[in-house]
Amino acid sequence: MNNKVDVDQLIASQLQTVGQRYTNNRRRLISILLRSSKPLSINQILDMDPELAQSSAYRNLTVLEEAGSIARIVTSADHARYELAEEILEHHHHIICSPCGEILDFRLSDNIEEALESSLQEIADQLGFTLDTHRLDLIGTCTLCKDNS
Amino acid sequence: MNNKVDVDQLIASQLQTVGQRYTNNRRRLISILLRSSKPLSINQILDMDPELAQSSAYRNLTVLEEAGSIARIVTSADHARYELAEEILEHHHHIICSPCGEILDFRLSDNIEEALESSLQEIADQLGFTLDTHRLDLIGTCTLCKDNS
DNA sequence: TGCAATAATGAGAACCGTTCTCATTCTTAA
DNA sequence: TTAAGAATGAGAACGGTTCTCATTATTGCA
Repeated sequence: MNNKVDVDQLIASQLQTVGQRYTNNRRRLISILLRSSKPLSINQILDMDPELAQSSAYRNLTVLEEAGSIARIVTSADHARYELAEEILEHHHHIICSPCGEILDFRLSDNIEEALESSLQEIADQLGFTLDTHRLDLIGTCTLCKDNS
Repeated sequence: MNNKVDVDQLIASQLQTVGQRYTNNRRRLISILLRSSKPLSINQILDMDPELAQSSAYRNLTVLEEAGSIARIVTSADHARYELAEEILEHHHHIICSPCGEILDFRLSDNIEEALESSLQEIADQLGFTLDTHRLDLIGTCTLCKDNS
């Protein structure tokens, strides 16, 4: 799923399913997210492609999120961040630097992830919830911010 | 730590540490959170005590958060939610209904929690992060929202 | 107790990330 | 080629939260 052609095809079909086109602007957003190894804020996205209009970027990020192609990550930082959906990036978690808002991805070992997931499913069943997904975030301070304090 | 007197003493000292007073308005906020079994939005808090002014409530929730007495939970729902800090409630996680934004607390079994934590510490070390805490959220749909759809 | 000095309060204004509006441009399908 | 519908982008509007500032309450000190 790290082949650009496959990703494009998947996103095209995801968009089609919700009655949306895979337009040039949406391709540019996907291309930026594909090139990044971490979730990006709207400003980081606009900096990487100054031709993008802010309002269109927001609208298209919302469309892509509704199509299930990207995920919006909301933290207490001022801006939301966006990354490709787990269907593309594979299931993973986030480590968040609270001083600067920077987010990195990480994965748990398979056995921990599996033990966790079956435990979570059990809990959701008990509470009568239908589970869509889970998210696990580490909150701390990155090396850079530690040095600057 | 579910004894109201102990909680009050802890919070008084937490506030004192950051140079803040345990005023009447702050006591009222804590009292509301103590009476709730789940995180509350600002509107739920104001509904439970209509004497509270919105601007003061926001300010005092921020003060209490800075003192480490309460935690603010930010999700993609429109309002943030607040609950007593883990020092008071004990470590726990959240199950979030994405249609309605409602949040319930839950706890993992000790052995899963411990395995998870040591795994997370290892990851943070590898990435050069100093870890403050972690959060684990289940995202899904509660019984009520399921029935109404 | 009385009296500054300082902190907290609350009504409303301001802020700012995000969403909406609408006139224009682009795509699509026949 | 053209008409209908979708996407675009500049700027206005929205709304949750934070800030301002005049007023009120509290504290420390004589």
